[in-house]
Amino acid sequence: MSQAKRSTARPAYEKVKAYIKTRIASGRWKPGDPVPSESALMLRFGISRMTVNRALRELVSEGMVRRVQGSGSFVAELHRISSTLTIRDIHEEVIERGHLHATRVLLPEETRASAELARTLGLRSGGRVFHTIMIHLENGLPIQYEDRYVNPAAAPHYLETDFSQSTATHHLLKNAPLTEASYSVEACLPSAAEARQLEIGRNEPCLVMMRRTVSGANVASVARLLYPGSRYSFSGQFQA
Amino acid sequence: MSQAKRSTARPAYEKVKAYIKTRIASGRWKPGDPVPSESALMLRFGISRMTVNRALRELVSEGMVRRVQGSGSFVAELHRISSTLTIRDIHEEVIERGHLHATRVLLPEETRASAELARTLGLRSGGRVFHTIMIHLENGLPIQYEDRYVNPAAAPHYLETDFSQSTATHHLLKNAPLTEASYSVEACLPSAAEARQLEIGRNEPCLVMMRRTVSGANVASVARLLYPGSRYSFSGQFQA
DNA sequence: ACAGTCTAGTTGTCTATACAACTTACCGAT
DNA sequence: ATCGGTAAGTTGTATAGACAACTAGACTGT
Repeated sequence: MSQAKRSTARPAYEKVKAYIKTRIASGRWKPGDPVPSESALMLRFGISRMTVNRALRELVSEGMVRRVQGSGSFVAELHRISSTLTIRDIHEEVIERGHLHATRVLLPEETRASAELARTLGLRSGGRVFHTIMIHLENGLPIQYEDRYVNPAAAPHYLETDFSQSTATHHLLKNAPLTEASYSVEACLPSAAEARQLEIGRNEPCLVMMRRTVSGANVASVARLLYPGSRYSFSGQFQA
Repeated sequence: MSQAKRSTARPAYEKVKAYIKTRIASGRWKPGDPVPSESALMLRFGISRMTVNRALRELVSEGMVRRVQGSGSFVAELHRISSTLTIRDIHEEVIERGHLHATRVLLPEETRASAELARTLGLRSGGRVFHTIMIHLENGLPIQYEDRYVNPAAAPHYLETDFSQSTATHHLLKNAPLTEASYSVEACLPSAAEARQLEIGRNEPCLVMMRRTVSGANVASVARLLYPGSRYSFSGQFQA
């Protein structure tokens, strides 16, 4: 009975979504084609308009359908490949793989912002700024070189953190809730110091991610994250 | 009047969303804190429960709020930095920068799938498979080495495409609507042949993206995209 | 032939209500 | 003290109806 229930217990709006999705995925309804109107789907499924409306609204937010008030609903033209690159706390990521995470703290300091840094952090030139450098290890092997500047206005107690217990990302997410972030990923070769700390050759290519996070009115942090190409890769997936 | 209207015409569910969002963004409500219940918000805004419900459901899909049936709504713990890495047609990307895009086609061929390739494409070993290799140039400078295998079941006319006019991605998006995709990005050094085609040194690090796309029941295509680190980077942003 | 008007159809929003499913805390019986 | 039931509060889903905003085509008068 619980099984029978589970199969019929699928909400009505999910059934409508599935109906439309399969027809788009199979190519039977091509991009630009009209999707049945809300009233048509009402009749076909014998459900109320609000339920059909919810199904269609969710399909819009998933990028499968485009709607035009007064005109109709249509299969979205460019099934854009927009995959979400989820940037997570490296500690959790390592733990989730069932591995051991450790941090080697090279530098916690309070310093003065250079002109360029002040600009990207939204401070006045020469203002106080927190600076940390640490190495993250997975099962004893270095996988990330983290060089980070933090805005004291966004996280006044940043330097009091015990970074061997809690990561910088964790402290920031907890104390400076995220409102905006931007990043870029490139490939580069490590400097001599970076190669030594990551225990790799100077010829080994690395991924470098530059990340800037905003919390409320303040730029919270600017980080440069260096990953040895042989030990780390970003991956993600997209599900329609 | 149109202006006055526009300011008051903001839908009620948007007002509720804004109310909650600003309190989360400002840090007044911290991760884990409870969000007012639907009935509380009903009273506060003088609107019906369904409208409040819509606001909260949308906040969940945006990752700002977590809801537990029977218990309540809470500010999402890990304001996960899930930025969408939109993978676009490289032709459009170059054009949008106002630059010139050209393609150098090295190889269109029909071949037989190796055991491993057959496995990832979901074919039988030794089955027919399309294979193309091309170089994409931005203002005459190579920026991508594209090595792609395509499942004939998903795009039977793939090889008939004039790749100097239309990119592989474009043909596939048009003819094999996307239902699923996964990718990974790493750093590596180019092979001798790849370095020669990309007109870079063998010591120059590259970004390499492996991408696998699924259309309906078929794996449509597997691609290996190589970018010179000095000429290309992925970037994206996240907006709450 | 053209311009304006009307109308049917569509989506966007909102309401008041209802029941189901679940969680939590309290209370009483053992 | 522990167990179990109960009740209040919460979210999840669904309904029937309503009005507003907009579109596209048909129609009408010039």
